[in-house]
Amino acid sequence: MRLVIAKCSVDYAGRLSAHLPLATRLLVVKADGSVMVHADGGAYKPLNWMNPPNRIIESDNVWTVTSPKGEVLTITLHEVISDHRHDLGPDPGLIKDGVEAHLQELLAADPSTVGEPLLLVRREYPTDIGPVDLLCRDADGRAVAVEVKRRGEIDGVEQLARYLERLNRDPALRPVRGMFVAQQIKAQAKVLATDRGIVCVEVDYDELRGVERSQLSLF
Amino acid sequence: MRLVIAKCSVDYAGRLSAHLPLATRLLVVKADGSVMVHADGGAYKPLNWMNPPNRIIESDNVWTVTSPKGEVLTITLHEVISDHRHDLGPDPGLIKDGVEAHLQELLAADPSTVGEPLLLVRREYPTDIGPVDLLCRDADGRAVAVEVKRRGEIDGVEQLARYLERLNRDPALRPVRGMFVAQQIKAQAKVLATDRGIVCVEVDYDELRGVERSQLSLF
DNA sequence: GTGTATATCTCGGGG
DNA sequence: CCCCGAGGTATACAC
Repeated sequence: MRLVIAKCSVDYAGRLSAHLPLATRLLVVKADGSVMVHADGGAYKPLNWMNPPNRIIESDNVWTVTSPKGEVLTITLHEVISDHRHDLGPDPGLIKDGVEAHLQELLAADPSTVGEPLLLVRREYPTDIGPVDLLCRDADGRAVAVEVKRRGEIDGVEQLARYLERLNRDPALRPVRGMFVAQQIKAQAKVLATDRGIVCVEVDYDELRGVERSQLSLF
Repeated sequence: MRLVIAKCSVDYAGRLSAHLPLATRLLVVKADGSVMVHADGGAYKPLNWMNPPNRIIESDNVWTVTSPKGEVLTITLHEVISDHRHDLGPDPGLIKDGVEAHLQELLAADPSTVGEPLLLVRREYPTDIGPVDLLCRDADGRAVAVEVKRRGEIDGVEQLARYLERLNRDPALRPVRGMFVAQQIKAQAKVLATDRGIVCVEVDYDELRGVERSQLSLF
């Protein structure tokens, strides 16, 4: 990664045309050829940029960055204040622990929030094709497999159906009901779920979180 | 602007939760309080970031960045390789040319460039579900709703169709024709538009601008 | 503020 | 390669 602080003007011609008048800015050149031009404000979006891959030609205080798609970024350097290079090495990447996981936690803490009395048997209940989000027992003691999604779509229903097929092979569990829980469930997913005897439940995440909070505040 | 190269791990908690394992990265703190965490690749989007305004607390190799909305970014520094500050001063900002607004301006100035004589009634003609880019009258005095896009895709056709449905409820306008204008219109969009009786027109922005210039040069 | 539309959207997945 | 959908989308602008 190369970091340059420089007084420069910039021109971009590609998906549109854009011009940056002379000013002091941060130029970043990444290992993969990405180029960014940042001002000292305005959130994370650069003023100008070029996505990789690029060819970068540096000559006579002018950088010419061209992409295979025909985009051209021209940076004219009027004064270089700082110019440093660093070898950062590879990045392990981002681990997102999104709303689905949190939703699963909240439901595990109180499965009955789906609208009927349920008792949690186990979270991430294992099958040989993967873990079911929640395995519960209903008021009659029958097993209920719960699949939790942030957005309920067809593949989520398919996933739950696969688990149900497996779980129903276990005499100790059979018959197992399926319940598909999400903040929003798409119409097609509802149709498919209903067709397979799976109950759909839409839950409000914020409301659920609110309920948890108010329950906590009782103690 | 502060530029730090550091071996660090990062946690974000806010609209979702995210974690970055230990690695060497670029940290940028802008004058307005923006914070970015960049790897040495992957275009302009940071691995993590915080939009301004923020409160930044630095203590004991841990940066805690909090926003008024309750988001928290925690950067744990394990080794600081470089730490520099620069005063960039204000930025004059980007001058763009070729976005939809410009295309709309050019067409508003001379609607007949779409290929048939049109008279502009109003730009951004309001409906209760949003504004139509251009409302015109044709040679026969009939209303024509024009939707302008840089790239014509299906959702643009849908948008115009929604407007047309609304506009056709107005006895003073009915019947309203639809015209979909873009620099490039995708095949599927053309099919959908034709199916709905919407005329597609592809215009060359540079040519349009050239025409405008040549017309100006007559005076 | 809410809502709507745009963006050099970016980013990832599937065909 | 394109098409499609989601995003911590962000951003601008009208009502």
